[in-house]
Amino acid sequence: MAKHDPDLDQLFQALADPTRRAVLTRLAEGPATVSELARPTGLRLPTVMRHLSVLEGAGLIASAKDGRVRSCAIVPEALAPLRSWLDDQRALWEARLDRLDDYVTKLMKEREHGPGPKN
Amino acid sequence: MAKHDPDLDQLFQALADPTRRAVLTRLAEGPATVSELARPTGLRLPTVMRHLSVLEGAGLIASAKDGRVRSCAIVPEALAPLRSWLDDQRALWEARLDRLDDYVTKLMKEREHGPGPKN
DNA sequence: ATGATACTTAGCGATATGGCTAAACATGAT
DNA sequence: ATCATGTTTAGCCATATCGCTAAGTATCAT
Repeated sequence: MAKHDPDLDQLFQALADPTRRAVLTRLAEGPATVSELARPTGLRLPTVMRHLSVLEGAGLIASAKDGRVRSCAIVPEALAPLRSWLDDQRALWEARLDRLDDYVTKLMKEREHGPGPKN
Repeated sequence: MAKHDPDLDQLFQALADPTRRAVLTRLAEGPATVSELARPTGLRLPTVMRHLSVLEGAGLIASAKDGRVRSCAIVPEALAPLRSWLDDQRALWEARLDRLDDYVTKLMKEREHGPGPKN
């Protein structure tokens, strides 16, 4: 079980950080250098470098060095696996939606009566 | 900058783990108890418990205790924020690609006449 | 060749994550 | 009451993550 899908792992992991999502959004406007990406974050360069290499490791961005400047750009097709995972899940979830709906409703009702566990 | 969106943070973070994704996929088939969810993972109960509370914290599942058994179910609308983030990004990324396309086209045309810009 | 610029690497500290065991509850069955 | 069952809590260990500073490398400008 637990088919390890390192691709999805890395994608989700990379996107779990707000700084990294902000970088992606910034890069959607066009390529930028490391410093340009760092400035609006308020973080130090090495820290941003780390974020960038996580993004690059996940395949979300590509970068190349020109002289002493590295410029980074989005890899547009990188979100595809994520999108198809989402689509797959939605398909599965919706297949059971009717039953789940009833069930959740029942859960909520139960929760209103019995005080759940002491949490 | 970096508007922290804890909602997305938690969602992406929760989905970054293969065990947790497997649990979700399992739950798409219908509700299950903690033990039932634990069995196929090969992990110990407390470990699975932790995964479940991460999923519940992210709003991806709901659970309620009936007697000594806790059953868990998917929360179907939970993926919505993720889906809309993805859609937003895709829109931005595609807009960028269009502009890039135009830009390249423009470069080509200019090049036919005079020497292009310095880079 | 000197210095400024733009990254890059190395390494530290605090906290988070993901696994475990052992022990505690809580409920259902006898 | 006792015991089995199903979950939960507490706490440990190893590793990963995210921030930093300090020092290194490479390139460009003078």
